Amino acid sequence: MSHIPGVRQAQKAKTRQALLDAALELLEGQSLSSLGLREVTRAVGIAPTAFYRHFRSIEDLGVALVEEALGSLHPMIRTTVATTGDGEERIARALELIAGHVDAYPAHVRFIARERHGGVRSVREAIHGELGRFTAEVGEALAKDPVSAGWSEEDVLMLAQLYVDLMLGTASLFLEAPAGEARERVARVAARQMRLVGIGRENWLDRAGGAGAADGGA
Amino acid sequence: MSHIPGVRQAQKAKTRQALLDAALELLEGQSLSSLGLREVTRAVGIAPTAFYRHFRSIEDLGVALVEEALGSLHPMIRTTVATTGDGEERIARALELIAGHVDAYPAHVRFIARERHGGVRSVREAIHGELGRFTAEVGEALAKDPVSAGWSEEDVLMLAQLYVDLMLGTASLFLEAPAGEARERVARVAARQMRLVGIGRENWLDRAGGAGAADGGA
DNA sequence: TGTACATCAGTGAACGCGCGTTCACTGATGTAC
DNA sequence: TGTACATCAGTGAACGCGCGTTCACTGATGTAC
Repeated sequence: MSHIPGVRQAQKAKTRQALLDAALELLEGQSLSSLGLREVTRAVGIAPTAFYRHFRSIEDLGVALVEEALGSLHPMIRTTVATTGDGEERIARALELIAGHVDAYPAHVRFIARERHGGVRSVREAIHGELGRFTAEVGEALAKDPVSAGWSEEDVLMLAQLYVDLMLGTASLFLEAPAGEARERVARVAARQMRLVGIGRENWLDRAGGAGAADGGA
Repeated sequence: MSHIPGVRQAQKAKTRQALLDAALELLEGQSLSSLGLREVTRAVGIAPTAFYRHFRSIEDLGVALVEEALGSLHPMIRTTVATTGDGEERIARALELIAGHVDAYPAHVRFIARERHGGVRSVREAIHGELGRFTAEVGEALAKDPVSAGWSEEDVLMLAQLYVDLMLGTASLFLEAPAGEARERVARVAARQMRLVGIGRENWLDRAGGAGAADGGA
């Protein structure tokens, strides 16, 4: 019982997690680029200098937060794309999953929405990288659907990007509409947007041509 | 010549503008919530205390920046929605306008993208309010198009929101892809997304029913 | 036009405060024998 | 199992620095007569 080799290691992990949790909470009302090291350690109840045992800087902690926040998003997206049923059922189910995720991890959602275009380059890049992987995964799921027969890989990815942006945008709007009528309104609009994109998807090949669609670059 | 009643007033306006310009430039590498009053006055070359002759706080300056940044966006969106021609032409023209705007006012675009979900509530709310007005305006333009015959007002607005989000997202991507091949790639993807949304729009009534469409709330 | 007074954008000293980072340290946990 | 030494997460004092805000001020611009 007393011989587990990791008492010290476990305590360290616990403190590290406390730092991440405290930072996430403090970030509700500010951006990462103004979060202070002393502010975070004060919230945890340790000396400022102990921070350096876990992270080199607040920026470094921010990158760790990206992994944590998007790690929790990953299974949610997996479940969403794995949902079966017709279009309407899938849309309703996806919106329930998004709303549930926002309620379960509001600080994670806020952090990603805020820092995706935020002032800290390395964090922005970490988010961008992770979202790229999500988009690729959504794209793979979309490609398996018979509706995508004849689609170029590029077109599948542009559709995946559209869906990922829509999900993120909706999650962000849910944040500010915690419950009740306001949330219903957000859900209704999001459902219709997904429906419209779905209709565009179904009619894509009729209009945009086959594997080598027309170009319209700027 | 020497009797214009506003020499003092003109000088004040000039200093105020210098403060806005300096802040915008300093915000390239950080968020508003970490921008310092002394940092801004130092960049302008005036005493820190002079700041208070123009703004009550950095937050206040941020709200003024929202008006300036979205004020410059307004005519651009007006022109975009007023463009004539078929779908492909309109998409290409819209993307040219967006790219041109990003090149002309990169700091404005960055500011809006960053602070739209940023850490300063009043600024976030100011952006949200302005974007709501844009969306309404785009909605009015869309409603005039024969394609929108039979659409409910709610549906027109949800489509307008989709377009506004797409434009903003594309502008933000253009920022990080200043020119050349990278920008071409962003433009290609954005053009296809607009095309897909357009196809969804044209087929909306066939699938979603008439004025009282089906519901799919979460 | 000239004079006397009012306004007010910008100054500069001063303040108390919290910041990030350094350093030598302590004492519980881990390891070798 | 017991002992002697190594590791290292967390401490606490100290540092120099830039911050936002106050205050009484200066001197050019504006106004009244």
